[in-house]
Amino acid sequence: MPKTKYTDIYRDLKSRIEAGEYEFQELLPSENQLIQRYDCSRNTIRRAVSALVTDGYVQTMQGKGVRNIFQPTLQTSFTIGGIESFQESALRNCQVPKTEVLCFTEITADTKISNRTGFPIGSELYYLQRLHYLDGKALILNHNYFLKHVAVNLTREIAEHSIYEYLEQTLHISIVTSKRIMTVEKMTEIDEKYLELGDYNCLAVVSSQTYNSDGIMFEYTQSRHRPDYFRFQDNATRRVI
Amino acid sequence: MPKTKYTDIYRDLKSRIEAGEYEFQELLPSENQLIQRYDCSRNTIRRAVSALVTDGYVQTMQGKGVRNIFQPTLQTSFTIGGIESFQESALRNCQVPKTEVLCFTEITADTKISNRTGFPIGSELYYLQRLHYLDGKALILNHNYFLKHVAVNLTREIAEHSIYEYLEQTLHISIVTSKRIMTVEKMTEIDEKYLELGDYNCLAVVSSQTYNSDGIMFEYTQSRHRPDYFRFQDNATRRVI
DNA sequence: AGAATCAACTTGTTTAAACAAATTTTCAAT
DNA sequence: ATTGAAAATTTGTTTAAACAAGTTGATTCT
Repeated sequence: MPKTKYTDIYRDLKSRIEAGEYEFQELLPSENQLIQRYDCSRNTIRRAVSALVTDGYVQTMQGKGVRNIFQPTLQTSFTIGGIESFQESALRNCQVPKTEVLCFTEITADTKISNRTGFPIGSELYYLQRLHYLDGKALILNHNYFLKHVAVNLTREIAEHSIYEYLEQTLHISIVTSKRIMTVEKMTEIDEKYLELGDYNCLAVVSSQTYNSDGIMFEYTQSRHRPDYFRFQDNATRRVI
Repeated sequence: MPKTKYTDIYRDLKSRIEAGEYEFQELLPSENQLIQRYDCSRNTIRRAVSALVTDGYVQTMQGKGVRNIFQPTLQTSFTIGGIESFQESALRNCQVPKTEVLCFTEITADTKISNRTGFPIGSELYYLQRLHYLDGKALILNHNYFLKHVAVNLTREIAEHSIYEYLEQTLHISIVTSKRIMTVEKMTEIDEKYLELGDYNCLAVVSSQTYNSDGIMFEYTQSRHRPDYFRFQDNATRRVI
């Protein structure tokens, strides 16, 4: 779905970098050269390049040019930044995913749940527990809370496959923003029961609130990761405060 | 240092949001209104707003407007995304920082170090171990590797205070990009010795490669965090791949 | 009353142009 | 050969304008 010009250019440049067309530390063609190559305005080029900057692929230097700082060995990991479903990231890494639904219920948010999730008291919710396998190993235990009036008619069968696919392709909900917090927590009995933790006594926990395109938070999820398989990549840039 | 117009606008809008000028879920003034308020072009407004989007403060909706999704309780944490020194984040959260230098040496990268850090074999490096205290508690054990010919004349005294302040204000090195990987690792003897881990047997580990404005990776750092005080915030947006 | 249409908003994309700021190259003078 | 100034080239900021696309509200028609 190449809808916009700058996305096309972004993708083309990205794949060229990944293919090794430019050496590590080599400068990319200048903006003027790229304008000619892609037959577009300078703004469009700059927009594509700035997306590569936030990906950590390149670095711009005023007066000098745009330097390739992509290193293939580092970039291949389970998670790279953005919002991605378990299915998507598994497939991207050519792994075999499986999901087991441990629990599927409907609840109403009380004070305790409201404090934990951020949903208002009295919200009607789906609550699920799901176990995610990769190549046969149980890696992630998920606690999902969905607003019932947004994720309408969610079923156990859908939850076994891909909830995100259902939300996006059937309900046409577009997911936009997700606020995440990563912490390390002691294991619980339920963690111990389902995840093979070996002699680790804690897990990597990612709590996230997800918003749809109406600006409504419709999902709260706590993902509890087996620590030896957890890996989160990030690209930070020095920004003005 | 308000150098650019869009930074000024960004900061002003941000502080207005933080001050509660707009209700949660309320729409901000439209672009046209903001153009009049700040006497600038539409592009400049859009640039400021898009910075707020990446901060997770607002969400834009085509045809509708820009919605405030800032929640004060969530935003106050030890780390929010960007590149920040220990000193900076401590001060931002009004805490009393202290740094103890456990080890300060000069080394040459062999195969093992090169593989771990990403520096070429033979690189001349400063290697330090530092213990960071907050309000009297030892929270972070840092292993720092700096390229000697970039972080010239680094001393134990500087390392006790703030290396980043030295790099930026004395050497005028501007830090631009940092590639980070977060994992959970078993504790080592040295972790156990310096950090009060209680009955946790693992830590949150953040490994980072930092680049200067010449595109040279000049720092590799492994930060080992006491798990009960580790917290990493992030804002993900669904982006085109 | 209900439906359809249109107008008036909103944000999203793209182009063009001008100037600023930093770096590199060129070239002339010493 | 070295220095130094000027020119050319690079990215960074800002403005202006036009059109696209989505939403809302009013108006009109049935």
